[in-house]
Amino acid sequence: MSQAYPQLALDAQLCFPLYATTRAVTRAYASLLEPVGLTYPQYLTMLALWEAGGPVSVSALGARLHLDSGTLTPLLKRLEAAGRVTRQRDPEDERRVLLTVTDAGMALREEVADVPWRLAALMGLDRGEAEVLHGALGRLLRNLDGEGAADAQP
Amino acid sequence: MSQAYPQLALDAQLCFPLYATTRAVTRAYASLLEPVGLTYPQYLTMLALWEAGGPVSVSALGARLHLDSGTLTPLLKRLEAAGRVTRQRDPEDERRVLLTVTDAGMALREEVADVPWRLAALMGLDRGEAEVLHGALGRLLRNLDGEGAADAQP
DNA sequence: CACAAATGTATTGCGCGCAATCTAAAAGTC
DNA sequence: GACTTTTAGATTGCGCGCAATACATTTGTG
Repeated sequence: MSQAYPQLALDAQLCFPLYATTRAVTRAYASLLEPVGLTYPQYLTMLALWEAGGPVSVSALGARLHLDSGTLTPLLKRLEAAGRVTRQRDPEDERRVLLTVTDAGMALREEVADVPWRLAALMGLDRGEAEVLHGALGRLLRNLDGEGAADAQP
Repeated sequence: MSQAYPQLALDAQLCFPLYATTRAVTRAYASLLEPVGLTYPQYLTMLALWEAGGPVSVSALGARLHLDSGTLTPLLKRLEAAGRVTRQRDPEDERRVLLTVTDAGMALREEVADVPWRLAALMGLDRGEAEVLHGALGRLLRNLDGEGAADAQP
């Protein structure tokens, strides 16, 4: 009788493992990033900005990170206050705000260069398992965030 | 030159896919749970309480969900205000608070019984892929949250 | 050119997560 | 039995996420 609804068991579906594991990964990153003075979302933001290689608008950054201005604006203000990023209106289109990484922001790249390796060690997955996980997560994200996604077989 | 640090690419590691996908899954659940009046963490909490089958302490619930009192106390107060749970001090040990699901809380089980199926349809993964993902996430969680975890090969 | 619609950010409000701190009750210690 | 230590929750503070709303700047339309 303890399992009148077996499909509702916490471990029966993907939701809970995904939820709990992601928070564990976030905590692990946070412990490595704390000495550098970055939160995990701020770290991902810096990765995206470094990767872009030049000035990026808030909306372009949001598209890359799947985040909106409600989250990004205050986060970017904190990065700006910390001297890692500048925010200035685009003269070509005064609606947009262009983000540029400062020299101090670029210097952070060396400081966090070893973070991925250290995290990989903490996670303890072999390459094959990591690739399988990466592939499945990517497909899941496309299925959920992809626009139409009406069909079930890709 | 745009890739002086290839290991820092957003898609090179697991962190970003895990982060973005989890939020996409949470949004999908939220849209299904909104009519029932539950947030996604509240839904997971109800799953844990239903699964327990009887009164549970806050710390026992926290151990199951990997959450602490700082998160659970206000969440449980909201569930209590909504009439889904009661919170009362354990007479045997006045430090502990025992959580009991009300009749209204039990009734929710039927309302959300189809949520896992509907989510599975949205996620669009076949059974094999879901099992691989489930297994890898579980191993990852144990590696990160397991106590010692000194060794690299399980 | 006036004027409505669309676009890009910012703001507000709420619910997590989590570290740090606090309080009260129980368990150990002498 | 007073005293310290431990344990269980609650509280505070901060940083996300995200929906809803507001605002200013284009852009499209007549």
